[in-house]
Order: sequence, then C-alpha cells, then structure tokens
Amino acid sequence: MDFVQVSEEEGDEPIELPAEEDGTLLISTLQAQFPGSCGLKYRNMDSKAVRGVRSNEGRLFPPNVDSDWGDYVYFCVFPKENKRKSDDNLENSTAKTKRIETRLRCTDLIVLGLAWKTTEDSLREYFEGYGEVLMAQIKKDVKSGQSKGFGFVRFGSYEAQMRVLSNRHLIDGRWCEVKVPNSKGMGHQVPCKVFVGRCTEDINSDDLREYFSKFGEVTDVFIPRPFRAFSFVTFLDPDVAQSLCGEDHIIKGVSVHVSNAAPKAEQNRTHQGQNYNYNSGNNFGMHSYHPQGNHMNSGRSGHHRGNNQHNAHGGDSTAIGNSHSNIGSGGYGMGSNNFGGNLGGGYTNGSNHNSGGNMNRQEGGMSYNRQNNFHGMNQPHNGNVGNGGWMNRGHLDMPNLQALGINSQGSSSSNQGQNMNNPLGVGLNLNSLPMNPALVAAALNQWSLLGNQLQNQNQDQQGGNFLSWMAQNNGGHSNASNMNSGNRKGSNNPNNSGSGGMNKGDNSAANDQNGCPSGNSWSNQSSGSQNSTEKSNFL
DNA sequence: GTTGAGCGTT
Repeated sequence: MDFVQVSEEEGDEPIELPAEEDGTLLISTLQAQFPGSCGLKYRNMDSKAVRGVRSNEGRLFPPNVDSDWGDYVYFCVFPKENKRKSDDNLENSTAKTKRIETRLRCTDLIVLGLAWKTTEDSLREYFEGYGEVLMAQIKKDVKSGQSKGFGFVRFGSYEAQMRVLSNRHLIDGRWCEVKVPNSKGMGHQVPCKVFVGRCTEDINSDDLREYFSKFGEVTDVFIPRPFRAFSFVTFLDPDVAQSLCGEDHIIKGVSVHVSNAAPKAEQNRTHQGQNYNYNSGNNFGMHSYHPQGNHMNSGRSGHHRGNNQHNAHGGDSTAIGNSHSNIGSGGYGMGSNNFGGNLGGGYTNGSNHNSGGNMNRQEGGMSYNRQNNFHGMNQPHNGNVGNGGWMNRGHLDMPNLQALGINSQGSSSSNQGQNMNNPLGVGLNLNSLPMNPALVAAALNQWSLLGNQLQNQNQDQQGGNFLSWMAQNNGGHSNASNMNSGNRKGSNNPNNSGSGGMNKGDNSAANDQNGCPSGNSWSNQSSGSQNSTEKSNFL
C-alpha cells in the first residue's frame, strides 16, 4: 500500500495517509486526519511554485502518471471563504488558515436521548444521511453492555456537522439531541439568523430564499404576518449570516437591509451612561427569543427604565385585569411596553400596550423619540420637544430619514400649532411624500420610529390611520394584537406636554372604548423624564 | 430484566 505524506500546512510534520489500490487518495481519508480540508497541494521543486493535486469525485489523484505520489510532502487545501468585502483585511494566509481551522474544524458531537436499542451501526446509518461519518459510538455500561442512551458521532465535513447541529433527529423512534459536547446546546454561538428590513409585501419567502441562497444555504425564512416590512432569514452557516449583516441588498427592485437579529438584550448591553431616549413601541413577538418568560424591569439607572413587562408565550391569560403603571422621577424612564397581555394561545406574544404619557422632554443629550403618540392626533402640540438628533440604537442602523422626508429633529419647531394629521411622533407629513405612505410607515415601523399601536377606527379618524390595516388580527395567530390602551380622556387634547417637564396628562386608559380587554389600567407619570422603553427581541 | 438527564476507560 502506498502512503502519502500530508501535513496541514507547509512545513508541518506530515502524517502518512494510505492511498487506495488504484493509487488515488480518498478525500474522506484526508479529512479523517484533516477535518475540513478539501484537497492537497505541494511545492514543485523545479518551478518552486505550489501545485494543486487533481481532485475528482471524492478522490485525489497522484501527480505522476504511474500513480506515484513521489516524495513530496503534500499540504492541505481548505475551502476558501466567500470572498466578501469583510474579508479584505485577511490577506495573511496563516491567519486565514487559522481562522478556517477554528471555524471549520469538525468536533465530536454528542447525541443525547438515544433509544436503548440504538446501536453504533444504526447510529452511523442514520447520520450518514448527512454526510460521511468518521465515527459513531454508543456509550455503554461496561458490565452489561447496555447502552447508556447517548453516544458520539463525528463527521468528515463541517458542512455535515452544521447541518446535523441545526436539525432535530428522530433516531429509532426517539427524538435525539445533538450538540457540541459541553456546549449547553447552543449548537453554534454565532447566530445564523438575520433581520431583513425594508421588505415590501411582494417579497415572499421564496424570493428571499432564492436571493439569499447565493450566499449560503438558507435553512429558514420567516415573514411575520400580517405584513410588517421585515423578515428573518436563517442560514446554515452563521458566518454567512454575519457576513451579510449591515449590508443593503436589492430584491425584486427593493433595497432591503440586513442586520443582526440578535436578541435585544445583547444589543443594548453596550449602551451605558447616555441620555437615551428609547421610545419604541414595537414588540415583535413571533420568532422572538425570550430568555425568560417574564420581565419586570424598573429602576433609575441603566436603560431599562420604566417597567418593561414581558409576558411572552401566550396562554397565560394575562390580558385581563392587568394593571400597569410606570412612575419615574428625574430619570429617563417612562412609557411602558408590555409584552404579553395576550388573549389566547399560539403566537400571542406580540402585544404592545403603550399607555400614552407621551411626554418627551429633552434636556440636552441625544434625543430619539420613537414615541407612540398615536392618540395624540390632531394635537397642536404633542409635547415632543426633543432636539438632539438620533440616538444610538445598538447594532441596528438607522434608516435614511432624510430620504424618507422625515424631520428627525422632533416636532417642536415645525409642528407646533399644526394639525399634523399623522400618528407619528416625528415631523412628517405622510401625505406629502412621493411614495406610498404605508411603505414609509412600514419602514418607520421597522425602525421603531413609531409604535405599533394602532388607532381604533372609531377614534381619531382624522389621524390618518393608514396603519390600521396592519392591525387586523390574523386568524389563528393573534400576535399583532396592537391594542391601543392609551387613549386620553378627551382626545384632541391641545396640549399634551404638561408643565415643568411633567407629564401630567391624563393618561388613564379608556380601554373600554378601544376594544381592549377590560380591566386594564394604565398610567404613566413622569417628571423631567425621558422615555426609555425598549424594543423587544428580534430573534 | 427497570431508566431518560447527561458529557466520552482514548
């Protein structure tokens, strides 16, 4: 038997790999020793150049016609990464190799929950459906030989490993869990899912899948219904997902924006000590990552101001009889996002109740008012006195507001005394835009420039409830239960600002007028405060 | 002979 000397990198100590009878070397043999490698190359002594080894159908062919591998020491070829702009700074081949090593190297995977009857053969047989299996073992009791119900498997390719890690497995009639050992089951630490913003309604999941497949295998596409102008695309390879983040792509003539779909908690971790004004109101329930079921955050420091009540994952029947109040003082914390309060099961975790109290008094610093002044329509002055510009919102990039014709300076200067006729907390006349206002609203909605509270048609009809179409509950999943509970008593209140920075408007709910579950009570009080509620998780 | 969260005689 002929042996081929192979090292991982030129100069490394070689390992002798057995060639086949026909003189070829199986790539699987190569990968058994050098996981992730896809070929061989060697240094030609005459030309001093590196030569590649011919590869075909899983076999590597010796360079000499007489099936002789010669005295060369071959070294491994690893798959090149997608040549993307983010890789431009990685010209150093060693760095590249090292990076690929860490990224693409296969590891043993633990398979938990195996049936007692599952054997190493049947385990191997099952996983061979994903790719070459280099090892499959069942851990057994040494005395009895009985399976302990778990085992290990190793694949020849990182691709197969990734595929296995991202799937569920029914093996011999039992659902088994496959994980990287001691990894707490994350599968991969890097998120595979990206947020695709600025989608239009005619971009369907097939479009997204087809488009994004050119960057890597797409394992899932999710488009929230009803239409919310964004979607999620999940890739098999988290690195593909990451490489796309921050980019704009054109799908069906529409420029969409790809960004991180990481949990909001992760994204906000970096923000400290700023005059934040988090006034979102968007709560995306579906496909959300809820580390805990319930959150109650209140305090005077940090950016978890006010109360954020999460009550995700429906079925809690918390929609009735809730009482939410946010009382802050001298701080930045008002407004309330209440995740939950969801009637019914299914995906009922997207409710967003913002109880008004939309006083945004800005005292220097940055102001980014994503206030939900929906109920403040026809208000000559809605109390937004922000003047600071846009705040840092974490990893989500801001939209080009100027392109949208939106004045980001708030509404105080230009809108006082005007009948804005729009439900946005920013100075925008949607009717004047040279585009579909619904699209603009959707875009704004995406960026949390407006909440997803939607006016009840019975009230404030002058307010241009163009978003109300979004509010229609989709049968089955009531995730878009955007109940507006913040109607002021006496709408069209000419002044919502209170005095001395106090938000003293009567923000008590009139839920019974608004089709909301009865019994809720909402109130917000603040003094000299900035609003700081957070958007919910994306993932 | 049973069992059902875990982490492997290298």
